[in-house]
Amino acid sequence: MVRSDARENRGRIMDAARAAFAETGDVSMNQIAQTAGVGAGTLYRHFPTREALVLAVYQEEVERIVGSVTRLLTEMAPVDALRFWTLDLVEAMRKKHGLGDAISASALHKLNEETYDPVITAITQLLDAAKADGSIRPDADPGDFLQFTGALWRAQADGENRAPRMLDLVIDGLETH
Amino acid sequence: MVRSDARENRGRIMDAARAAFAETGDVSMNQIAQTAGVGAGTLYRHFPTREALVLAVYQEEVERIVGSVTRLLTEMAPVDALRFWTLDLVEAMRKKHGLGDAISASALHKLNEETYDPVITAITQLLDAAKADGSIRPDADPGDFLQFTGALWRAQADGENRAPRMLDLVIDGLETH
DNA sequence: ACCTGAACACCGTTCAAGT
DNA sequence: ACCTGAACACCGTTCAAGT
Repeated sequence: MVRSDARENRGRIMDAARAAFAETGDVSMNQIAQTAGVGAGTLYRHFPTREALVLAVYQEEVERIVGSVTRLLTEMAPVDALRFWTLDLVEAMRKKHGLGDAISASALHKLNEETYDPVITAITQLLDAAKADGSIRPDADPGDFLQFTGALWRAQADGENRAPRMLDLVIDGLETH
Repeated sequence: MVRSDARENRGRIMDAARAAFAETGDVSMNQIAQTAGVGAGTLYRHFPTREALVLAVYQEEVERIVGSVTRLLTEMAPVDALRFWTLDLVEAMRKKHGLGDAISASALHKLNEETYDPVITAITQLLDAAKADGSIRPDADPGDFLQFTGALWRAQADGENRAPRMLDLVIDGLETH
């Protein structure tokens, strides 16, 4: 039986952590607890370790992204859904790599492992819709696509963001036109 | 002008760090300083940061391995040199991944980046010798070879080490026989 | 059943004092 | 020119006391 204040605190901690990890990730546990407005012990009651907190935040993010596929496909044409969805994913990848110094190498590895399968499933779903639709070549491979987009998160240097343009290039190559 | 005690201390620090990082890597800077028999300040005079020390140790290791190629090629047949050398490299990879939790994700990334070129050069040198010798197929690719061996460092579970056997398999596939 | 926050052991790093 | 090691600010994590 979870008390309501416990669930509320968990939410506040997740919010604070999400905001904290958004760009750099070099934020201490005590800082996150303070921002969330809870004691350090509460933070550790919910997430027994720093790594657990980081993992929880990014698993939630991946779930959100992966879960949005079905809705996107009802709202727009498959190719547009693919484009929109991928930019969302690329942004999440950028955040993940922004963790950089603050996350241990093995924690990052675990993150990648637990993230791979659901992401591939989502890409497959999007590509299949676009193939059924006839807008994308039937031989387009989800793994290849992920590999390509994996390079896009770097493409956000000074000033403007080249990721959308590069993504257009990739998608254009996959289209039957 | 480097004082002789400074050079001696540097060597002692490197020795201590090499031993410390050999398996796990969760050793504090103060511990390393103590093992090396120097004050903490001396450690930081030589390596301004933890990351700098880790990098130095593994760059030295890579240099040693890469530098051994020429000598190996004069001492044994090219294919044997390739086999011997690769096992040495695999062992170094295992150590690197053993750092696991103790090294930051970005430091590990930097390590991989600074290590890639010299390693590929060494592999090329070995493969070229074995190709000239006629023992290995002329179309063998250094990048592919590195990719293959990159999987071998995991193959050292409980008891015995399967890496040599797996490597034999790879090399056998490359031989002209 | 859950929360608070002072406290703990330890970390990477610095710097005054020495030779 | 270099070394020592006590000290600093801070870290992740724990736990007695509260409600």
